[in-house]
Amino acid sequence: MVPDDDGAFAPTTEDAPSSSGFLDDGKNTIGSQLASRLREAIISGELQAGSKINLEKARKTFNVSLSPLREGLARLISDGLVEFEDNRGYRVSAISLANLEEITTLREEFEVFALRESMRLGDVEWEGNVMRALHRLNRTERDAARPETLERWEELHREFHLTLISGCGKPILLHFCRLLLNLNDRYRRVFLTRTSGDRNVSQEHSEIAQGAVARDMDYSCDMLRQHIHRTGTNLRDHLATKGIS
Amino acid sequence: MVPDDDGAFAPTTEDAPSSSGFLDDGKNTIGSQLASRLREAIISGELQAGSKINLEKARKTFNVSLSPLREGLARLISDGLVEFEDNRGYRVSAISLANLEEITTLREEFEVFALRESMRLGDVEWEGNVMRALHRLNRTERDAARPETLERWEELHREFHLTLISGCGKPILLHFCRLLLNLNDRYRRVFLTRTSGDRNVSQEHSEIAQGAVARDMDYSCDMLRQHIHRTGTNLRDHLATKGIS
DNA sequence: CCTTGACAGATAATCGATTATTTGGATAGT
DNA sequence: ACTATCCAAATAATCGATTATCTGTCAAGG
Repeated sequence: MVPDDDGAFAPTTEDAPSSSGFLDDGKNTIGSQLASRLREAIISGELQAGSKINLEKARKTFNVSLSPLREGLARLISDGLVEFEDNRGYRVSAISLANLEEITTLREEFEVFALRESMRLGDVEWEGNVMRALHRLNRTERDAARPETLERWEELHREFHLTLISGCGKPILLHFCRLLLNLNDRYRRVFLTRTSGDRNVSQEHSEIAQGAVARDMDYSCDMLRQHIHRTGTNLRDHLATKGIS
Repeated sequence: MVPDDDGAFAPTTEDAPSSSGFLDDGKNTIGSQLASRLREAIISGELQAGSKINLEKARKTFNVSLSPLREGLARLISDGLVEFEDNRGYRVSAISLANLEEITTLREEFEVFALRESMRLGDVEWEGNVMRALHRLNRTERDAARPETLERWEELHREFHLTLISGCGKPILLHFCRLLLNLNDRYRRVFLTRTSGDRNVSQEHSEIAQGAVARDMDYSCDMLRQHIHRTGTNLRDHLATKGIS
């Protein structure tokens, strides 16, 4: 119990907006690896929303012992993708219309706030990171026929949005936004394999990013809000189609 | 992996704004009990901010095995009170001026938004809960000489703030606010044993609550914002006094 | 004098087995 | 039929021991 250094929610392993991006590098322990694998399984829809996670089955499936399994699941709880109850075990967080709408609302509220703060506080390096993330995203094709392109695109899309707000200098806020993005991405991965025809998402991203580096707060924030809102509306329709309330 | 029911971040154990309040009832497993004990130890300052948590020592101190200890610590990570790194173990989240300022800023943003939503959506039961929480809080004395009164007051204070925003119908938002409140309470517990002389906190709470049930959005939100801001400023001064940057 | 590498002690991660709790179904009583 | 109670199987929680990893120290080499 010796005092040391570091700050709450300070950029740890996964948080550092290092040059190469946000996606975790050091998957050291079995627990960490499991967390990643489970996260992917949930976000991709492989593990059905709302389903109970049987520890014994999972243990066999992943060929690990209970301890690291619990370790991994514990992290997904922090991510909001898994829920837990004493003596009842773990289950994949359910999806619902209300949940999606809350996620959308909170993203509009907080991601936009974080963007504004980034524009206020971000330095030139932040600007550069934004432009790079934009470029990489727009250069990546999204072909519904090839799942690996979808995954790649999702990864870059996530990184773009996180980079946009990475200049805000508020680790806790970034943590919250990352969480909301996680939750949101699951809906998109499961329900939206291609963009609705009446949108030009690349252009939307460009407008947001250009506005951001130009420090045109009202414009860029408004674009981002609309971008998030449209995605929400889109997803809502798809949920309705599949009869999810 | 059988699908079932329930919603993401839906009011589970600790979330339910039931009649008796927010403070957890069912401390079933050793892991849960540990989480509570550790949380209290951290928020009260007993476990020094920034200090490393030696698993072996902790195991002996609490007289438990590793598994539930990790379980408990995992939950505190969700609460933002503990940090973790692969193969490096756990440590109590550090405190800093920047961290405090972020917490204050985000509370002003999030908690005020949640209050506005509560006023927009809350029903009569919510109003009743607010008035009850206010009454209980204002009837409880806070005597710096008797620590148990401080703890009790903190508990009721926390409950008052959570009740205020409990009508917003947004479980994830509530989760975020609870987290921020946790983090904030640690600063107050550690640095502020009594109210600064120039404030009448009871009256501030009354004004917020009265405005809330009267659905006077602008007034109530403004009062809450000021309330949070004053507390932040106050804490900042105390931190500065103790040479924390 | 500084750097590098190897060792030992400390600490974290994982495992397999054991214990506790819950759940669903069968049975007895109303 | 309906409810309550008790059992057994399923599942979660915990433990103690083992294995893997890290950290600091010290010696050899530059």
